Amino acid sequence: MLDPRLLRNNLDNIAALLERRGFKLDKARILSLETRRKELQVQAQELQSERNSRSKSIGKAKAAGEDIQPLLAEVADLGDKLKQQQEALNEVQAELRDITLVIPNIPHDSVPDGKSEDDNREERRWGEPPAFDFEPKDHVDLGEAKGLMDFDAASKLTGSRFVTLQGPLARLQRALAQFMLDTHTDEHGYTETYVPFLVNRDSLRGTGQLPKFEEDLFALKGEHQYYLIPTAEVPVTNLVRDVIIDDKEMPRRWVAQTPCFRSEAGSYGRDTRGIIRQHQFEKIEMVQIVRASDSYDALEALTGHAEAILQKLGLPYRVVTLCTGDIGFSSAKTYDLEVWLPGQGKYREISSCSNFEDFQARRLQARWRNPKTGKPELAHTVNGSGLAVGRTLVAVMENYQDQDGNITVPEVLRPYMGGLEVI
RNA sequence: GGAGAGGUGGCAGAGCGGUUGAAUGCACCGGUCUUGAAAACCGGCGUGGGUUUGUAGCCCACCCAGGGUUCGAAUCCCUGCCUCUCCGCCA
Repeated sequence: MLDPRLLRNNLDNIAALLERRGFKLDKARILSLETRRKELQVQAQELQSERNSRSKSIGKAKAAGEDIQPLLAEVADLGDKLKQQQEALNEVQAELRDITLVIPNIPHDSVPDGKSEDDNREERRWGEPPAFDFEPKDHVDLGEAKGLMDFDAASKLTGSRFVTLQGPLARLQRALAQFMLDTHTDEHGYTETYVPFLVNRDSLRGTGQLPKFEEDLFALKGEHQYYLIPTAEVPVTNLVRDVIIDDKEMPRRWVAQTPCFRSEAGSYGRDTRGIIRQHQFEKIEMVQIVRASDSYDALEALTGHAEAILQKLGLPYRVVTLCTGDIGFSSAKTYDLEVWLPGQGKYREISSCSNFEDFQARRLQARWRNPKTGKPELAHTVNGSGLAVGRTLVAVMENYQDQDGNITVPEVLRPYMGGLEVI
């Protein structure tokens, strides 16, 4: 959510900045609602003020044993007037809130203009795509040939976009997750955290999934309006909802492994083969709650933490800055890490690292107390995948395959695989 | 699942429907005293919003949340959420 005051006072400015990402702000509507809001709110508060002082004098008169009947008569219609005014105000405020809740974040200056992913800016590459002297297979062929990956079984159990893994491949996924968690906690200063996989609507509103992206979520039936988390970002970031963090506790750095559930509405026909796009996948998520002045440094550092995993695994990748047309709703700036997949012969997203500035924090009321002023200030939230485990599994399988369809276990994972060197 | 108790400021803990945004204690910040510290004493100490050029002033709201009764609600009523205790069940 953008600062309502900023929206009010710099409407033209904001509109221009949002236009960069292809969002058209309905300035006229906001302006008229805002004018009306101001008028109604001032009047409503004046009425409240009057009610308060009159009620007070009635109380005094009563205490003094005076006849309060005439006083009561004076305020007879005040309640109704107030109620009407209040209702009108509530309506306008609700309308304004509905509008502001679906306004995306303002892209950072350093974000390149563009319409689609084709306009993203490549920042750097690491590693060389492996040169095979045979035709490399994709992870589906590799996994199915060994009987370690079964899509038919999963679709029997549930439906499309699910998979079952067996034996060493299942263990390889677990190994990857543990390796990532250990690296982030031991080397990058994150605190491991375990969180619910079901969250309520308030949490989803806080991080920006609601109200706009309801169709992307799996919701539970029943008494509670609970949703399966689409990413650990939701429960982990919401840890600081309605919290004023002590300066000594800043910054907060959390890492969590969770399954993620996404309906993938609107992506029918895309990535239908393999486990690139599943309704359920494991992800390691890094979340940082930082001071406003530190968030862009934090974004660089966090992106580096995700890169470190790829480097340790020896997986070639590139880093791109998402352009204004491709950036997520809540994000001010996003780096995508794209790993080389020999099976597809291209780089594919394996991590997304974003600075949300105070966009989420404002919705969350996540603040820290600035010791210089003694006042609470909105924090900045920064997060990124470190990494998407399922896609990392794909990358390891495809990059470490040999002519016979065997997969060499990367050095750093062997301790997690009981010393196994080849699958 | 059954029975009961309760949710008030950072914490503890008062609060007859009226002048209570809220006593008191602790914690915290500033000051006096002291060689220094402690103690003692004095003062300060919530959050959000509106108005405004304004971090000045004024005003509004907030005692779990949402409704309601009333001229007036932390205090009464309803609903929800959460916590605790006991019994039952259970990974």
